Amino acid sequence: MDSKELANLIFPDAKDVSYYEEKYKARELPEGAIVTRFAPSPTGFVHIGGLYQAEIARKLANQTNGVFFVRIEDTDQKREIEDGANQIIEALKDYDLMPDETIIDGKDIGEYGPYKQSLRKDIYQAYAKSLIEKGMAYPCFCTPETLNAIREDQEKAKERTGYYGKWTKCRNMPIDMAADKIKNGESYIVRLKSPGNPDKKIKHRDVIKGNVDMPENDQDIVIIKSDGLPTYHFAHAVDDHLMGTTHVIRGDEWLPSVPLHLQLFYMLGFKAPKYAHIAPMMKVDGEGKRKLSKRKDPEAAVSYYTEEGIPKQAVKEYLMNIANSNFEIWRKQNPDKAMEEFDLQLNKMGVSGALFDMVKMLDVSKNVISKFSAEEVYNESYKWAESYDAELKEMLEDKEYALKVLGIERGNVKPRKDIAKWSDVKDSIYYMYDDKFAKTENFEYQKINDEAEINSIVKEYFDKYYNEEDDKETWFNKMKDLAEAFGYAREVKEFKANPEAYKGHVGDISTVIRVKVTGRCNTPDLYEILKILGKERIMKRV
RNA sequence: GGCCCCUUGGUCAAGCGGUUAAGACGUCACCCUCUCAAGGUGAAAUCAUGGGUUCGAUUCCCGUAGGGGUCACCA
Repeated sequence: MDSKELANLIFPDAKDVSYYEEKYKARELPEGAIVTRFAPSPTGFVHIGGLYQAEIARKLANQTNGVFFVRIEDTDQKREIEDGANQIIEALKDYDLMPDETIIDGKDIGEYGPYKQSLRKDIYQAYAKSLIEKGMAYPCFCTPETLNAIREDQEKAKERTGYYGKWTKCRNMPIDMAADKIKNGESYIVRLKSPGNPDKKIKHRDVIKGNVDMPENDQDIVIIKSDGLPTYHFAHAVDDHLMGTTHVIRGDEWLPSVPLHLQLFYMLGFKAPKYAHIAPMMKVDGEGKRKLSKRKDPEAAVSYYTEEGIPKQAVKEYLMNIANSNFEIWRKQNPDKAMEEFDLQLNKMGVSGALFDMVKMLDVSKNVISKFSAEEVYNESYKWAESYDAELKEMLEDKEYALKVLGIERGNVKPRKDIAKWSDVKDSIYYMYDDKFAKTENFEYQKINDEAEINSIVKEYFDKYYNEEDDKETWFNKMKDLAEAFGYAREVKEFKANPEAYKGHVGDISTVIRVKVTGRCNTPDLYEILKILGKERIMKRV
């Protein structure tokens, strides 16, 4: 028996690879177009790092008139959860990162599908078969026990662990013996017959990491598992070749397997793509730092930002900032341009992992929200409240009123920047609602604390000074008049210049009114607040 | 442990042989201001370490230390 017959024995039904080479034609794209992809496992968890990669991939494809596709990597069926794939697509859609090609509800969109690896079994097997025919791959009958035994021997001998060279048991098995075992129904997997020499180095130029020299791969890694599905490595080579990927953008935990992947591409006769290995986002952990962890860090989940009410634009801008720190400078110079106009460059990305900075994320978010109109703030916070805060939702039901409240100091040249996330909204507006205000306890006055003084200031103000019709200037002049009448300076400056002459200044007086009416000593513009509340409601509060 | 990568203020970072070592977040101070959020001005704060190379090293080379990643029939 020869290797061709062995291949036929193992994969009797597999087509010749020429079938697939013919079926999936090279893409016709403009010069320089980047074809890239996001290739998640359908585990039902979308990691912020995944969103980061997808954002970068989507942007690069956009910038070059290329293609961005999503391929579901479900070759490990133990980890798959139901509907996991759709959840990922949903998340991408939420963030305006829809792929040009993918699979949705089991339906392929695009010409290079299926976009789900478990549906491509026949393709992988065809290529595995071709490798076996050429003597570049072989069946391996080693059990987990013998693999463990090999490992122990290697550790004892202080040698590299793995299935390679002299440690292999099945690599040089006579073809007839292998065929007999298969015919006897022994279980097996398919391994690559690696031609690599670890004493030689391969040169790899990573788009992000730069030049990296690594020893050649000599591990006879498994390419087809006992369930007939490929391992990641093999699927990666086959899929990214057939799907015409030009740039593989992935986490840098893959960097060590580049020699293997290059070898695979070479052995299969494929042109290797360019690789861009992205540094992970880190988090402080005790003394050191580590990757943001799905298990330990709530902020690792994309859903966290939705729950907190951080707008998607903010999350994307923060991420873009980590990707290219000059984005920040660009944003400052182009405050009103869409992110899409920024030119992202892979080679400007940092090579080592950055600490994820939630404080900075919120600062970005605060600025993003400050550019929203009252209408947008209303819509977004209402949408958020529908899912996460019934009380806020109820408050916002009266849209006309809510728009007035949310519109305070908004839309002008120096907009208010006190909301970083939708979950902040309730706390910043509750006192504009009578039933919420009624529950306010602990009115904290600042400088003026004497109850009699407070009461007479309030009474005097609303009896003799306050007039709903006043414009802002008149209104404030009256506040000054009131201050003067009680022995407080009309201007803060006057007071500071001559503190002995006054009990305080106009700010102290207005604070009394502010606290009395809102229950808080810090609020946005008092004039606007009074105007929105209206005299009738104000009088009920004082 | 082997292999690979990394190391500029508290954080993100610019820098690419000669700079007062940008900028942003955070912190602090002051200014503005009816309070707050902003905004303005300013301050403190960084080249891990030891050797080279060089007239000159944050920048180039080597060592050390520290950090990270990876070594599956998981991706």
